[in-house]
Amino acid sequence: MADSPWLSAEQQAIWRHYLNLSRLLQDRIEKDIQREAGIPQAYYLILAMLSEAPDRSLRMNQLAEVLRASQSRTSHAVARLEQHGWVRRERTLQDGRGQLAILTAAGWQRLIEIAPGHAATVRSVMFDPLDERDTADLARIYGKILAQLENGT
Amino acid sequence: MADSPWLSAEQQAIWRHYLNLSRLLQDRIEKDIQREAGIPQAYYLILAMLSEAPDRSLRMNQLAEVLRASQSRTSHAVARLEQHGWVRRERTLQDGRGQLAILTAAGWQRLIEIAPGHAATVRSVMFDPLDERDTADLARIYGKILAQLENGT
DNA sequence: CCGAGTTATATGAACGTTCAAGCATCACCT
DNA sequence: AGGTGATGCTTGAACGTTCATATAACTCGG
Repeated sequence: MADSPWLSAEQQAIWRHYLNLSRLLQDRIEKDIQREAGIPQAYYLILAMLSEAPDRSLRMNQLAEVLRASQSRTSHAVARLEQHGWVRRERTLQDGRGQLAILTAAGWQRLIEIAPGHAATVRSVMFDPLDERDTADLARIYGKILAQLENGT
Repeated sequence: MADSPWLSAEQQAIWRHYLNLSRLLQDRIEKDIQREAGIPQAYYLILAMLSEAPDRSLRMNQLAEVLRASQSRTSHAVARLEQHGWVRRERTLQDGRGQLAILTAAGWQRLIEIAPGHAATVRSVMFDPLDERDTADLARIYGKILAQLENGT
C-alpha cells in the first residue's frame, strides 16, 4: 500500500492518457482484425500462440497461461475457433483430463493471411510515431510495471 | 502505411509486453472496482467524468466523447447506472433530442467512497515502480502515440 | 412551411467475458 | 484398493459491448 492514495497532477494526466490510448488502440486493433478475419483479437492471439508452440499445439492450461486469460474464457474461445475449423481438440495421453488445442491447417492458413496486416497496424499506430530512444524507454518502463504486476499484489 | 509490415524483434517484445501489461492492469482495476462498487470500470469512469463536469452533468453526446465510447455503449451504461440510482436523465431544453446525464447525490456519494481506493491501486501498480525520469518519458511517449491515434488513419 | 437529410438517442439481438457450478481424472495417504 | 482432496476442463447464466435498426427532433433548401 502507498502512503498517500492520491495521484499527482502529472500521474493523473498520464493515467488518463493511458486510458485513452489503450481504448483507442484496442478499438483500432479490434476492428482491424474483425474486418480481416471476423474474429476478435483475443481469438487471433490464440491462433498466434498456437502457431509458435511445438506441433502448433498447447494444452488448454498452458494456452490460458500464455494468454493470461481464465480457463473458462480460453475454453469458450477455443470452442468457437473449433466451429470455424481453425483449431481442434484432442485428449492428451499422459493426463486423461488434459485437452490439447491444435492449430489446424486452415487455422494456420488464416493466420498467415491476417498477420502482416495486423503487424502493419501495430507498427503504424504504436511504433511509427516513436524514435529509437522512445522505444528503448518504453521497453524499460513496461518491464518495470510488468514486474510489479506479476508480483501479485 | 508503412514500408515493411513486420515488427522488429524489439518492437515485437514491446508489443507483447504492452499486451500483457494492459490485460493484467485491466483485470486488476476491473476486479478492484467491481469488488468495491459492484460496477465495471467503464461505469466508474462515467461517474468520474460527470463529477468533474459543470452541474455534475453532461449531454449523452459529450459524455460518450470524453469516454471515447460509442453512443450505444454510453446509453446502455447510463441506463444501468440509472437503475442503481447513481445517475438520472433529463431532457435538455435547447434541443428536444438531447438528454442530460446527471450525477445524483447517491452517485456522488458512491464515487467519493470508491475513488481513493481506486487511485491507490493505480498508483501502486503503475507509478510506484517508476522513478521521475520514467514518468516523464512515459508522458512524452504516450503523447506521441495518442497524437498518432487521434489523427484517424 | 414542407419534405429530405442529418443529428441525438434508444433499443434489441448477437457475441464475448465472467462467475459459479459441475464432472471427470489424478495424486496421495492409509 | 479406496477415499479425500486437488487439478483440468467445460458449461450455463448474467452481464457488458457491438452492430444494425428505429425514432424523434432538428436543419435547411425550395
